[in-house]
Amino acid sequence: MTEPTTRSPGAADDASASRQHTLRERNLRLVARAIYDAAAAPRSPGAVPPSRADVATATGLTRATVSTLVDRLLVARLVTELAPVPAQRAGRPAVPLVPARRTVVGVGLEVNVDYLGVRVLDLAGDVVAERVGTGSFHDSDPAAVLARLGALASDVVAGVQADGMQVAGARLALPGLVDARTGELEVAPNLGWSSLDPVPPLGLGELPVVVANEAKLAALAELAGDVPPSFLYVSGDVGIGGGIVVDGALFLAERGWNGEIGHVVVDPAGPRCTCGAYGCLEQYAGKEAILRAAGLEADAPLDSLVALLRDDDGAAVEQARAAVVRAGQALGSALADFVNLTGVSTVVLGGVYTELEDWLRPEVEAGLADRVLAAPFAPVVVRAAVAGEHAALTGGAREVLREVVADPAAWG
Amino acid sequence: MTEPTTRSPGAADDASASRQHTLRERNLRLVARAIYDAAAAPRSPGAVPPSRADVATATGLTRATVSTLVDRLLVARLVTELAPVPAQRAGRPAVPLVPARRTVVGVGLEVNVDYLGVRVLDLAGDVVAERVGTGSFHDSDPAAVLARLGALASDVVAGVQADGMQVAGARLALPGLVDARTGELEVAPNLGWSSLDPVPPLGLGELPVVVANEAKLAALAELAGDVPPSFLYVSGDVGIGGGIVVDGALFLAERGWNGEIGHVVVDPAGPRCTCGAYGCLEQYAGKEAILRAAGLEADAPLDSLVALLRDDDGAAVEQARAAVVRAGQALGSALADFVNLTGVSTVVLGGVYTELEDWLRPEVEAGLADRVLAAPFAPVVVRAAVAGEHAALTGGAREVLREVVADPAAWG
DNA sequence: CGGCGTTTGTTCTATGAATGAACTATTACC
DNA sequence: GGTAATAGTTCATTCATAGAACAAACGCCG
Repeated sequence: MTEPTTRSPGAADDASASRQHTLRERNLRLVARAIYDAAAAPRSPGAVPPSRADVATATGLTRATVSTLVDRLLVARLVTELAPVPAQRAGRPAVPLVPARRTVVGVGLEVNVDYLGVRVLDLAGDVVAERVGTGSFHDSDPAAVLARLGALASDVVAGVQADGMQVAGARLALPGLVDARTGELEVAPNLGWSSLDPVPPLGLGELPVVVANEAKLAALAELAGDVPPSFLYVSGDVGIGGGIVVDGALFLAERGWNGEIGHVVVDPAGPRCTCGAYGCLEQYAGKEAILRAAGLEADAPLDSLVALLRDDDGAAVEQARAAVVRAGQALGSALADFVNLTGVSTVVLGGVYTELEDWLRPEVEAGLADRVLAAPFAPVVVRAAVAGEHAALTGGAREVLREVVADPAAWG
Repeated sequence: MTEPTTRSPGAADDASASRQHTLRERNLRLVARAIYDAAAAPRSPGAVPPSRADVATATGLTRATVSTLVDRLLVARLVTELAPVPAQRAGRPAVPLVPARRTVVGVGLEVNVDYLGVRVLDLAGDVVAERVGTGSFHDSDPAAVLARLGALASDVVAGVQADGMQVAGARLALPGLVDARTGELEVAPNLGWSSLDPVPPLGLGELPVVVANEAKLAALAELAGDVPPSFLYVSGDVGIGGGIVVDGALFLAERGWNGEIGHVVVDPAGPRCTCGAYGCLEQYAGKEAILRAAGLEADAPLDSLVALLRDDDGAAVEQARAAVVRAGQALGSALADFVNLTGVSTVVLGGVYTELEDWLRPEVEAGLADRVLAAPFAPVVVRAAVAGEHAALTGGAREVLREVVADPAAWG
């Protein structure tokens, strides 16, 4: 098992001897990144993917070197040449280089409280295959649930392999405390799971599976959109998870047990939390807490709350709105602590908060403006997540592929 | 101005083309690190500094390569050969390699509320020169104060240069919000300074000076001791600052405005803070808040509080102890948020907290055990700082030298 | 006390990856 | 169709490392 989920901050200044082939590896990475970054960048209408010559000027390498490196990426099936476009100017037309499609793929897996699923992405970011099953996995049997997910996954994997794609690896997202170094699950309260290695029960054989926290993989899914390189991701559900992304990578100090914003103190005189303490954020802004405060059942669908909020009038509407406002205030207070402590000034609202954004955001922004010390110099930006449903599946698959592209030498 | 204060997480996977000389630089760094790490490691009695051969086996390079690299470090005066010790076994005796003394030095500068100072360290970590002046710089004139510090510094610098040492650079520590990218001071409430570049008024000419937050440099000073590679540093004074150290380097996302634990919410029903919000930690565990709650004047010396706490009996003693207990509880609550959000499981108590450790620690540990979610799996360790007085001076000077050793090619 | 094995450090040739200049390929423009 | 321009390739050169052979300085032991 390699570096799980992301590079740790100190990992890049790697402590091993550099030889000739280290140069190769590093420049190969540089070239791959140049091609992939260009593909990910918001494309202006007339923009065309970079050629070998473009990559050379962008990286500072010579065209000769870039040519040999690109050749390696081509045989590794990480990059594809497009048909030369007849340029509008003199000279031999350039060969555009783009991430390869349907060649190498990454797999995202997830077990959450009310569903499990598999999603396969290719290097271009396209969804190649997907299967999601519903269920109620509260206090479930890990072996049975993981076996079910494994069966789904091996089915999907067999399919894409039959189409000639190579599967680079998989990430399994779980809603709990996952050790970022060992990949062991310490505890997942809402699943009722604890102290287990979830990989063997999947029965996926050779396929390398790395386990990670659901909110953190969901945070990575945002990188596909137009986010700044550093942001805080908050995933609202029954519990409230978080992920810290710094310069495009997850921040995972020690064992990666960070972003636990659900248990930040909002009011020490507040209600008792499942964790034993009093006045945790979860008691104000957790999904069940909001639904109850809105006068709904704790397991009511979120849509029913949204419908209420959208209604024009009535006592029930008032109560629902007040509940969300209260949640927004609590969230603003806790997020202010988060921003003050991490210094990251963009907040992305994920999970149920995405749909509640319209009602939450004013309160959250007010709380941040009041309490974030650096706000006068670097205003905090709050925005809704864009990754869509089951973001952790996308984030996991993306992360597998990011690692491949970050070290093409190890792959090719 | 180079990378200020520390490498940013993404900096090491540097995005420039690798050539032959890149290999040199990287291996040079590797060799330097091997020699310095061995010198910093807790030396068992019989241990002897590493030889070229030792460095070769430690790094994986050949002895031939290590020899040429060590030669460079010798001429750059970063490393010195000791007299060969007659080994107890057969074979040619090894030449021990150690960090050079009194050759290349780093300068730490600081302006704080009641003092300013200069400290010069050499590569072996020895204090080569030091000058500290007292004063009251509350609402002071930046130009005047900085000129005074600059005069002190150029005096000291001239002295060490006259002794043949080369000054690699300086770090200026300030108790305020410093932009880690530009080195501009946004605001230092307790000095009454705002929006200025403090470097020109120093009048230090050629000497490269980088500005940083005081608590963050003080945190780095702890690295000289026996701390784990990652820890949270909390510096208690009138304000409460913090620093996040991950894998031996400061965590500085975006502009480095993190660790502002002084304004974490302890109780929204609490007293109003200078920042405008209610119930910030500073109102419970700030130096002035503690002194007042203990029945002392807000500007009383800390020793008077410690003397009270050490006393046997009496109503004043009770009040003082209660004040510190209350501060410890608030600190425990805020630190629990800090640990839950960053995932770093060691807390170092600096500033006035160092001296109050005996009375604070039980309360802080209780709060952490109660509220830190991962505590059952990774208990939070609380300890007092060891860097001694004016830790930011030491941390700043160390940081200058760390950068030199981290990139010896740029220096030699 | 001098040869022998051992370990350290140096010298020298070979290898491999990037450079830079020359060369080929393919277009637009006149 | 000739010329200029740009893309991509070929090839001799450069340079840092590896690896092997060598020199230096020790302990050991007969």
